[in-house]
Amino acid sequence: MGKTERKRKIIESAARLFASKRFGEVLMDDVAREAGIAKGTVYSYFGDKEELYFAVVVDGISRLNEELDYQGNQRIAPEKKLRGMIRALIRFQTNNMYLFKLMHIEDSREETGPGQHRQLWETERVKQLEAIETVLQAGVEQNIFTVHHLKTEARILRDMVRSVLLNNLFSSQKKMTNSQMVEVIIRVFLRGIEKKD
Amino acid sequence: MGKTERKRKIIESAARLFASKRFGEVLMDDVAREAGIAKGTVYSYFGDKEELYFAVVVDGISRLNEELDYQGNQRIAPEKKLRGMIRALIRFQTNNMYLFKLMHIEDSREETGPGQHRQLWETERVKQLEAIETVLQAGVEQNIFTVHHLKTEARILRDMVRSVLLNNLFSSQKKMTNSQMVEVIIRVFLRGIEKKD
DNA sequence: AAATTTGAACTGACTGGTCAGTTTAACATT
DNA sequence: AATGTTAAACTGACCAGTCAGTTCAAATTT
Repeated sequence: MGKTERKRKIIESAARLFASKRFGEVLMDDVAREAGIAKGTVYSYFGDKEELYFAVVVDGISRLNEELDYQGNQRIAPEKKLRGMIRALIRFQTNNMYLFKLMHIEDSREETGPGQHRQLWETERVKQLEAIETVLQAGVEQNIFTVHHLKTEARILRDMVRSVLLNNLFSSQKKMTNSQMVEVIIRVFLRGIEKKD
Repeated sequence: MGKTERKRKIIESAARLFASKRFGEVLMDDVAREAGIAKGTVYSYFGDKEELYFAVVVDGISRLNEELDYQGNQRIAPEKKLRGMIRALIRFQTNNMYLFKLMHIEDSREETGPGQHRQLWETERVKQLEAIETVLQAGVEQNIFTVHHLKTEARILRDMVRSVLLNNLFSSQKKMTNSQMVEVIIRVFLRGIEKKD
């Protein structure tokens, strides 16, 4: 087994565990067992538990950001691009439920301040929002969107995806398909709920 | 010092601590010191750390829900009611920043399943969304709103408040006032960002 | 009204279990 | 043969929860 391959395995096991239990409840012994290797080996890849934790979080958001950038670089109309990005966000988070939870827990802990590892996480989070901002800005320039607080609206959109996903995941209602979720988000974000005549 | 008074003191100290550190990093000794009492006394009010933790979380959301219900029971037009509720949400969370963080961390952990203490939290969360749903529903009946997935849209609104608050709290932009935040949320939620001619 | 008792609330030093991280000697892979 | 991995044992810091003892105000006795 290659080094990179093994590192992945550790990150994936840790991701699943960290998403389902509190930091303090996840044992390094569990991570090792889950990954099918010895505890000592984990420590030859990651300096300590904290480092592993942030490796997991940053790995997740980085991969998501790649998807987002890909969608953002299509040469299509802003509205279509937006739809593509929303679809990408939903698809990724559906396929990586544990990362999804984990990333948003860390999101709630949001702190400015030089938390060593937290720095990388910050950077990736900013990148993510910039990808969305760029599309919104393009829409404004093409006279299609009206935006008053670019950063605020970008964040609203990103968090709306989380909102709908969580709602769908835990509600007793019958589940929506990914496409339905995309459409709800697009509808509310672009047109709102006010009745037009 | 009365029993109730002291219990409040403990909850408040614990709230501040739990909001700023991970569960495992908050020591019962800290809680006690912060509350100005001995550790043993904490244990005469709360059975264990977990119980204290959920007491904090449930206390927070309950108080918020009271505010929300109050706004929801005004006899005014749905849009005004919505504005009032958003203002209440923002006001409360601004005045209780630590609770704000804490409540949303627990939100990310969302799990169905009989987690003993988590039950109460569930109940309060449902109540909160119902308060919003009721207003939206009223708007639909008065032919003012168009709603396709009541629960989804209610949740979108609730989370939009969180989104804007966090954005405002941590962005390098110049801060928005509470009123400005209310207006952004109302605008996006009711009318969306699509340009009208 | 002084002296004594009671009990509930409180204190904080102590303990026992837990777990991150280390070490080691034998084993495997390259 | 050299570098990486394993399993298992080990260490020591750490902290939730306990409990023997203290405090104190109110109740009871003298």
